[in-house]
Amino acid sequence: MSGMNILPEEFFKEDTVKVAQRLLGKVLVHNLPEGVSMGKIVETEAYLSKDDPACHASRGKTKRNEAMFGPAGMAYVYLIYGMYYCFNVVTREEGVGEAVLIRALEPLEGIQHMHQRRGTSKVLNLTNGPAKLCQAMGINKEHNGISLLNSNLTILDSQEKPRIQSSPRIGIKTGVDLMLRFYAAENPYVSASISRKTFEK
DNA sequence: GGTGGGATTAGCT
DNA sequence: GCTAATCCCACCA
Repeated sequence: MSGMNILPEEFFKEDTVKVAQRLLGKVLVHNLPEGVSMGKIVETEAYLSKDDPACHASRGKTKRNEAMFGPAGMAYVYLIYGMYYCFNVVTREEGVGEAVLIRALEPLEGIQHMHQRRGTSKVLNLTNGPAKLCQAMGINKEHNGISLLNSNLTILDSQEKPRIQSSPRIGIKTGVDLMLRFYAAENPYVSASISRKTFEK
């Protein structure tokens, strides 16, 4: 059946903005002992190596951001605010230091497990934020630096082509003028805080 | 419906 | 010491 293939390295090696846009509609899959969890990617942000002070890689390689300089298709997972994780996919050539932050998913499978891991009864609140989706999908620091090309955490291809909208990125203090956030139009699972009010009014 | 503050930790400066 | 690509809850309207 078409559309069930794992995205290959070449997909992630491209221009980071293009990858961020093309990831919308693709399916993040985590195979766990208790069962598989899957969600359709509906919101992303691009982080660039040049002229982007908001990018973790902008001040060179450190222990924290090391995975961001890895090969295309590597996972970059970091701890934020001392208690949450955010999940990125590394893009371009090894050593460049660019990535796409996955900001929201539409839950597809393993929803009962997501409820358990999140501790919420509302489906809309399972994966509509970068730290929420990590908790729902069971993604944590152990996934930092692993390959999404051949592990139990992968991204599947899909023929879906959602209508794409863009905005500034969320939660950053620098680089706010750049339109590097992308999301599927009219999808209820895009992260709550901004989307409609500020930019679609 | 909207807002303001607290939680909590590793790594940078 | 201070901050961070966030989330949640209490409180006000």
